[in-house]
Amino acid sequence: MTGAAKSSKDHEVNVRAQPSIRDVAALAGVGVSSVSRVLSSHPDVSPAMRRKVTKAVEQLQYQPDFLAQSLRRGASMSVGFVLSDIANPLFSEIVKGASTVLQNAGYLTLLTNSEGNPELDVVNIRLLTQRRVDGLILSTASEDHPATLDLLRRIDIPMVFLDRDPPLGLAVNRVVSDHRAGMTTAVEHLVDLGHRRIGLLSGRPMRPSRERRRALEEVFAERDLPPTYEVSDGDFSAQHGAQATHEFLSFSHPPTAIIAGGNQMLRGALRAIRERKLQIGRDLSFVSCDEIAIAEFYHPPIAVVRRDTEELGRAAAELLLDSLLDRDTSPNRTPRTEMMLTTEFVIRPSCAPVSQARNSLISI
Amino acid sequence: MTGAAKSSKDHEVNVRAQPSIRDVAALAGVGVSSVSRVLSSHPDVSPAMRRKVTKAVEQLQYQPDFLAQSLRRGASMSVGFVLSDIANPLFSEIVKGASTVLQNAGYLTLLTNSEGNPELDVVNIRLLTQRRVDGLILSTASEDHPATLDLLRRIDIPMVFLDRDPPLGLAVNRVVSDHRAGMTTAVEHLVDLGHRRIGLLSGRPMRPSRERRRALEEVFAERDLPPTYEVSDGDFSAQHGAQATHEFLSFSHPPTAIIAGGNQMLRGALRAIRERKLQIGRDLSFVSCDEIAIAEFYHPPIAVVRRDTEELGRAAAELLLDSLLDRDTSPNRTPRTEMMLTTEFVIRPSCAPVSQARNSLISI
DNA sequence: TTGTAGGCGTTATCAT
DNA sequence: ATGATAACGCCTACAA
Repeated sequence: MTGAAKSSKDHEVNVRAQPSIRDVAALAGVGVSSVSRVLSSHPDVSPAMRRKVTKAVEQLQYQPDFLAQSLRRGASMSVGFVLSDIANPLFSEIVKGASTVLQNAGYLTLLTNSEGNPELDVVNIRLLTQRRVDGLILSTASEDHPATLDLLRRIDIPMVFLDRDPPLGLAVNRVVSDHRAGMTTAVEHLVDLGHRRIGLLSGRPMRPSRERRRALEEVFAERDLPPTYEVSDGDFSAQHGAQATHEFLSFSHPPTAIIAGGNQMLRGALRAIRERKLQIGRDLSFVSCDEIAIAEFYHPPIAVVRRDTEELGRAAAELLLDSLLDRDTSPNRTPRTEMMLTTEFVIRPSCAPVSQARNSLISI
Repeated sequence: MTGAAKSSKDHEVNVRAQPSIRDVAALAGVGVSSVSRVLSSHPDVSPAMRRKVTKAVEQLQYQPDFLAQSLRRGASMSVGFVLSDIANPLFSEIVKGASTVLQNAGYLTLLTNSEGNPELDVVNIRLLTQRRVDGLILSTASEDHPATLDLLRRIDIPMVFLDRDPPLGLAVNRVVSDHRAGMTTAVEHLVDLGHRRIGLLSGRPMRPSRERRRALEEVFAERDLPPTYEVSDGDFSAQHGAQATHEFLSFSHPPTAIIAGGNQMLRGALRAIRERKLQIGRDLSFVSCDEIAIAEFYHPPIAVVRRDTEELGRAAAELLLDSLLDRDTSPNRTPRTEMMLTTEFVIRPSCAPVSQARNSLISI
């Protein structure tokens, strides 16, 4: 159409912001495949070729387009991390551990947040698979949301569950914390101090909550004590922590010790306790889960069931990387792999011997 | 080669895990462009066509490949978020605010963490641009790392800085907190209570630290007070907080009030104060920055300069979305836009009148 | 309204 | 060792 037709099959000079591999090839006066070979350090390239290409690459500040690479290679070098509460310090530490490991392996972490809403889990998982993530780390808002399970069953990429026991009916990689061990020690400590009425602020019915509850029940059962504990199910929010604590403390025989199953519930509980002008360690014993600054600096310091959260993230990432690698080498299914990380009870002055006087005083 | 050659140009049935648009077209007995049109809700499609395509899509559970879409469209519908400390609760709240807004606009947030290392910023920014992110939100580890600035100057996508004053020499979008306002109120409060020797635990030389320091200096200057404050520069770590606090408290005339410019430094300071068996509100007044659970529940509660961190993230995301949209409509440069969000000083019992007796007692 | 074909930027196959 | 070329999966002129 225009008078100035370009000569046959020459590569027209690129005016885009980003130079393409063809610009490099043109500048270096070589074929595009040679450029590709140099950049992916293919064995069969002459030193001369390498020099020419490298020079052109530097001159143009060329960077390969990851999108195009991913499309062609069929691997996006990214993993999706499905999170239920991104703002929770606990999770951000887990994310840190995982993303560091993944980044070192050349993977980018794609984070999604479902704010405790199982429906959003579904949306997010779909989003991530559409973006062709190579693998998935899952800390879902629910363990047994049918839509989530359906979707996951259909997805054919490696995945690792984080502290979840999904009833998937298929082999699945999991990294879990041994909540039960730490909680058992904690409950035994409380019982040794004379506590019989213990209130557990529990979250949604998922693995961590279940394991903690089970620890509580088992200690009482093993010691042939009547089940004078109370468990308050709900979500993991501060609001539930506060409301349930108020409920506990308005019993005619209120708990003499309260256990918070997470740092949000801890905050709620502390608020409720402050409103009632009670003092932890004197009027009430207290244990929380997961180390957090408040626990250490509260007056008195609050005993916690501690675990290494960054390690949890690292472990999940490493397990996923294993699956990713296995998949490349042998396309047959990776056998189910599971990892359990330890927890540890840290005794602090928030746990005190139950005072019968004080105890009955409250209960009136 | 094999005897069973397939007929001319038929689309061979796909055995991959994910069906492609051609599988849908084949199943529906239509052209691929029709499928594309239906899925992108193009106006010119007959109801009959829509029905056929929709049915095939559902039958195959087809989901378009985002990678291919991005490559073709030249937009990845993702933004990079360059973070210096992903594990800090402050940042995770900001991330939450931003990623929620972005997700609602169809964008995915790609997070990178540089752990306070400016070199990693460079690596991460390069990584993100290679992945063809459409925009960038930057909370870099350093404000004036030359390599970072060089790189950013070459990048031609919309970006928003978060609480940073980069000497870029070019128009740039910024969202900042008005640290100075809150800090001014805080310092005035301390001065009104009689404090003259105030120690500021400052972080790396970036906008937040600078603004806080400036507030401190200005209050003293305005009241014609001699500059009897102390500023300890360092990083934002708990370790620096602890070490600097120890240093302050070992002066022959130690500060009667300490201000921590961040929650990590706060933790370090509290540790140092505990080691010295001092009590905040009695032996020493204290102010911290950014609301965090310890501040609220410490005994006594700690006054803070508060800001809405989620809003900060939301604002950054919205500013970026504006730029992204502007860019689509008019390719001419977006004019520099800046937003300042308020801060607020929350008085708490950690600030008490300076007791001359106690004061001189410490200073001995 | 619908279908065909070319190309986004790569990589891998196949000749040379 | 190197270069041309066909995909990867999608969108969008353009033609019908």
